[in-house]
Amino acid sequence: MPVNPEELREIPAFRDLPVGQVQSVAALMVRRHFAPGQIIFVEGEKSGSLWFVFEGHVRIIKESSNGRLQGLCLMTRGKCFGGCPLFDLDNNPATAQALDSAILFVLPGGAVEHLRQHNPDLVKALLHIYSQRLGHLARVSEVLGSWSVSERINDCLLTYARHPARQQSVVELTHEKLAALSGTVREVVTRHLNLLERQGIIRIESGHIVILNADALLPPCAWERQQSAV
Amino acid sequence: MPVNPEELREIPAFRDLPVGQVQSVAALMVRRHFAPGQIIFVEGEKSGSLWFVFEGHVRIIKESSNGRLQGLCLMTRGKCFGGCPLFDLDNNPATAQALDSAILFVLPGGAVEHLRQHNPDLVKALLHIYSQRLGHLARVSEVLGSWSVSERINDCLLTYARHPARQQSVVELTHEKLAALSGTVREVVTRHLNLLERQGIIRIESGHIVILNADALLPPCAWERQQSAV
DNA sequence: CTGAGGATGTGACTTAAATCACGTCATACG
DNA sequence: CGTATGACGTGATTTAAGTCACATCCTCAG
Repeated sequence: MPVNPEELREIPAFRDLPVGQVQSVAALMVRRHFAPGQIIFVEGEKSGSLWFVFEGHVRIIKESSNGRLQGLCLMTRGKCFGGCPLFDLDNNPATAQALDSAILFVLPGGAVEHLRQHNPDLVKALLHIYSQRLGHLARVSEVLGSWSVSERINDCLLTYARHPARQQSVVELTHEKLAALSGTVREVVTRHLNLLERQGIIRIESGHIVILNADALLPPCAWERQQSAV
Repeated sequence: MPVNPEELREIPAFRDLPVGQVQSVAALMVRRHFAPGQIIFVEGEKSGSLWFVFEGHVRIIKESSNGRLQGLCLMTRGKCFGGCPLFDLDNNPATAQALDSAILFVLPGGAVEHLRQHNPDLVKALLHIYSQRLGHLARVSEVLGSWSVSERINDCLLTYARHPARQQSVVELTHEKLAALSGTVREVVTRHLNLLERQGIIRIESGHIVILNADALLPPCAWERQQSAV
């Protein structure tokens, strides 16, 4: 299933590229659909393709020996993931899973290598993407290393909030998923959310959480938001 | 102070490059010395230079609001760090500090940009370095997210061991520094090391730790070693 | 309407690990 | 020599957060 160049332009990495180049990239890509819960690639695989989210949500996770899994990142429309094994890295360092019905554009590993040699602009885009990921993962490392669980949950709420109307943020994740993303367990999330509600910082409604006072969720240090990983 | 092309070839990233290219890169580099404890760059700075360790040790750390600092990585001879802000990332995501008297080769940000456009082979080397870092940071995220403190200390012992003679591994770090690298506090390191000694897994001597049974330190899941970050 | 299954609430308990508050032991240095 | 000074050892205490065990509620298919 081919990828339409007009659609491809909706991905930020390709927005500023000349039309001709976008077309040549689109010709190398494949459109793929994933069902909710479906695994896109698993940690340890060698697949070096680059994936772009056109519709839906994809989460990047690592699961460890003890069975617990740690969410690294949630990818939304326009984000890019994968591609780590492209340049001699042995294999994918994490697993990617579709959270809902998702449409992804795939740029196969071979095509990336081809573009690398023939298209310097794209290389810059690629380096940009990798740099962003490094920043994000460095941040994750800090968050995991020295923030408390409550701070991590707050951070997740802010990071994964959607903004349907102005002045209105809602989070549409189950407690279970929030727990996975913030590296804790469901019960702790439940308790902390209830605490936040009693403090008037959020409102819990059926199936979603409304953020009333985003500033109160901010960690001690102010942070520039950034998004992207693995 | 210029960099000698012969010396530059000792850095793995440049080992496989044609002599001519190594020379042109060496011409763009600067040799710099750092004293023990000296800061090379701090988190938040915009400097986009690439740093290569020629001699000595450099640690990459993040320090967070509560004052605790989390070591991400220890860079040894031949490793490369820095360069994150090169491609539109706002600033360095972590701090770099020389641990001992160190000699580094610097490739200024402008030179990297110049090489990117004129030298596709170097771009591949760059992407390789970035990929490695992504893998490493993803691993750090897992370690911090779902390993116990004892496992993290064990991991540090293995990661930062030196091998002066065959069949002999020693770690020359104070408990304090081990604590920083494994994201805990000194007392916990002390207790855990004593426990390991009682189990005959290590021997503690004045100023260093001898690893007697490396296998016993391995975490539940076997791991390929890799080294590099930010 | 009704039962099943998922998502959520909550109390009681356990535990890893941080914190506090010391004491000890080197080595360094006037 | 004595005495600083930093590195190390260790008990007692506290606390955050994970675990267990249920109760409750919502929603949706049949």
